[in-house]
Amino acid sequence: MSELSEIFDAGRRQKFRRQLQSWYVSHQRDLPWRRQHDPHAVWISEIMLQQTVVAAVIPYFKRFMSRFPDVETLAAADESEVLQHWEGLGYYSRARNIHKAAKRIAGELEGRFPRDVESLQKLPGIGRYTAGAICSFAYDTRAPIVEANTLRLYSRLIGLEEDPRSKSGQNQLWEFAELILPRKSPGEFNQALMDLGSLVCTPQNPGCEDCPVNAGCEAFLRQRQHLIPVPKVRPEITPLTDVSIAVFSGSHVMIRQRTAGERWAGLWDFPRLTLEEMNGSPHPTIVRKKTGRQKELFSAQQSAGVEIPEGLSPAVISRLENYLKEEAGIEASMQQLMTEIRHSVTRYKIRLLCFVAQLDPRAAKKKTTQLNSPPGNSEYQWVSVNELDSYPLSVTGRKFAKLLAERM
DNA sequence: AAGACGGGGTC
DNA sequence: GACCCAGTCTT
Repeated sequence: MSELSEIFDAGRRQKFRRQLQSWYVSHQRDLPWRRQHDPHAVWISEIMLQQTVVAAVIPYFKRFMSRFPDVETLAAADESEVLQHWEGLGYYSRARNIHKAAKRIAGELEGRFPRDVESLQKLPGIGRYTAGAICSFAYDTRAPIVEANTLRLYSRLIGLEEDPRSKSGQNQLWEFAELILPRKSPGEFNQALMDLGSLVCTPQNPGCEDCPVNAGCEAFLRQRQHLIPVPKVRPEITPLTDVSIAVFSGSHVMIRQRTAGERWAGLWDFPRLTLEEMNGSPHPTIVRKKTGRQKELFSAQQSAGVEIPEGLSPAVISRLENYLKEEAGIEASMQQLMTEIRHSVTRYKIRLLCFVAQLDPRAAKKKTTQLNSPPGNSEYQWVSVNELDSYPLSVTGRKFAKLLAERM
């Protein structure tokens, strides 16, 4: 453990800091919110940046900050509105955590934003990195950080051959992160480290020749920069076929709010189910006995120019109608396949079949009374297609909703 | 179309 | 320590 401080002795650390500083003055990037010393702004931006790149985050950050300029405003808002401002960024538990944490700061902590790493880490959604980022960027305290860019940079600097995500690897990286941090302007120094990591010490083909600190880099000295750090093992991708159904009753469509514990908790969605988990096995047997209404369904699909997916048999159609009956308690007829959306998330490759169905006329009469019932009365709600704009939906839900709006 | 990539939570 | 989270960008 103490070897690190011997290899990177005081002299080597000083030299490293000088080299990094002189590089940084000419390569500084403009991330204004990190220099404003506003913990709220630093916090929100750091959480947003966990999921995507700076350019994609900026419009979201601006919108979020103008609506929720401080913790009190955020804490006072409805979760649904917070989710709305997060729509499209994905990984919505982060938005829910931000809201929970804001409520705790405004409530239990009486509006006092925590100022140290330990207290910050007690808040939901704030781990060691985010706590360190808030402390060093907003308060300019000497808090170390390790995230994707610095993980790669530090691993190479110390020549870490073992998995940087393991317990032992993490310990060494955090130890180094603290060791290298100067007393003076640690926030700016952390920023410089992250920038060096993302601009020079890149995952593929790192710019070692132009690196300001290559003389002090163990990986470069041993020409091991292409082997360090060892890549993360990615889980196997599971192909899925999902179905999403827009059930219409006149001009209204049925949606429900996803409940806590479900994925997309708090967001709204059309009835949705997983049709099959393929796991490399072939599609189920194709049954094409076309009779009565089902025959019409197939011809409607063909005239709409959408290819009938394999496995979409009359049996599947019945299964979807049964699903609507059991889950939503409605009698509806599948009408047409509107589109197929392909998307990949986490460890799934999903093919989402988007169907339009029609509430049965007889059932529709019975349902009319419920159309105007206040939200919360039932799990499902009927809304006009235009009203969908004011409900937070997942990315795929929004794509489907947009298509429905165009078709109207 | 395939591959790369994130930080935190949970069990 | 393993697994999950239900997205986007680059190649």
